[in-house]
Amino acid sequence: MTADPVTPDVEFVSARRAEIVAIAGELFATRGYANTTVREIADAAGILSGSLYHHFDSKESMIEALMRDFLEDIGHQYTTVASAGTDPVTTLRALVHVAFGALATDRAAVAVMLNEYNVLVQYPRFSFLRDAVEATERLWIEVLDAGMRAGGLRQDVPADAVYRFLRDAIWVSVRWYRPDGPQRPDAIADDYLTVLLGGLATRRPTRRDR
Amino acid sequence: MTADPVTPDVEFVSARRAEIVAIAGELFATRGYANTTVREIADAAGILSGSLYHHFDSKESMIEALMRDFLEDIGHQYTTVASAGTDPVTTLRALVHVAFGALATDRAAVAVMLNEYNVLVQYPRFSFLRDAVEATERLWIEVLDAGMRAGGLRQDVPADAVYRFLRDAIWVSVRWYRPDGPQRPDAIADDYLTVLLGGLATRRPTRRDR
DNA sequence: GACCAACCCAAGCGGGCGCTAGGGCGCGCT
DNA sequence: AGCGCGCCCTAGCGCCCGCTTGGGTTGGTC
Repeated sequence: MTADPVTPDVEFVSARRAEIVAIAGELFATRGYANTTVREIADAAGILSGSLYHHFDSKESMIEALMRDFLEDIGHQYTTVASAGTDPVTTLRALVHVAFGALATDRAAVAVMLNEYNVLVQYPRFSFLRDAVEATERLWIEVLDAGMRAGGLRQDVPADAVYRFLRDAIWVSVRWYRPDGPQRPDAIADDYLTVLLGGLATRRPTRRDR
Repeated sequence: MTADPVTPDVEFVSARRAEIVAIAGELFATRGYANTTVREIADAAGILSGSLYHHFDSKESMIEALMRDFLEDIGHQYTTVASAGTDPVTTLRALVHVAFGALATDRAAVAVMLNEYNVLVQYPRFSFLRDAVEATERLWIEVLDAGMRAGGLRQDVPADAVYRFLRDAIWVSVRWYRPDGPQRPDAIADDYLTVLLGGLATRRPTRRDR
């Protein structure tokens, strides 16, 4: 992807291109990136496969555009929440709600990120995925650490282990989340936070667990 | 796959075949099923691609063998644990330990199951994956329900939602689990259970936990 | 009304894919 | 000694993949 000399940062693209990115994203999410052919994408967009290359220079550019847009969007939301100055537990709750909210607004992108990350990140072109993931990790762990220091969160499990636990369970829920299902993302987030913060047991285990 | 008329149930295969299944599984796990070519598998096995077809009739047969072996193995472990007659919370803890234990013994199969399930299950040939998943789901939920009835587990969050949280966070940990890392699977399972059962929040100042 | 840029089509190229056909080699058995 | 069989090789087929090339059509602009 060559940089645009006129608008080097803000990457303006046509509405049609954004449309195709969304269409391709849906296909990538359901049948996987490698299993999706450019002809299938073109079919879904109502054009021929060759015409895709008026908008993109390669199939990789499509998934790259999908990932960049998504990561930029959710990155902004995270930093907004984290810099709100609320107490750590409140901030954590807000972060969880942002993450589950992405299930509704960017379902395809979340699924693709979850399914293809490990493969894509092996190629230099997609190293920006790792950058975004690591930045997110630092942001969450900082909140968790603050919560542990302030006393709102337990301190006997390392913050990075808790973070992985959180992240995994949230993102993987894209596998069973249905936009037309009974539960709104916020309701799922609340259920999740109930178990996460309160614990599954009715009372704290009296015997030592380890 | 044609059934063997002599041993219709117990599917005996050569040691070489099992070896190749393991090799292919490692490749499927790291770079994805669709991104792995039969030539790469053959290379890793030290033979030529055509020679693979002495052992398998297709590339699909390889991943099918990998999945069948794994699901059969862990299915046995689950039913053994569930029918041990222990109290629900103890049974739940044992189930979690079995699942994390699979990270060490069948890392590749777990990763492939996690990454390729959604795509594979769309084809009739791999409907056995759905069967196994649903059977596992019933088994876990039964334990959770028993725990809720007995009073050991909280009842204000539906069992199936709790199960999904559990399952997802456990299996996805294959993404960051490293067999040569500092933590053994049992230690990870204990950390996990601590957060899961006890909750992340500090409730009524825990004087005896410090 | 000439022009341009944005889109799209028609046709197909080169390459890598999964898979096949037929033959060679060595080990264990009788 | 002779044979069968498990295992692998040599050589390559046919298909579908991502992508290219050159040209046609349309709507907005001056």
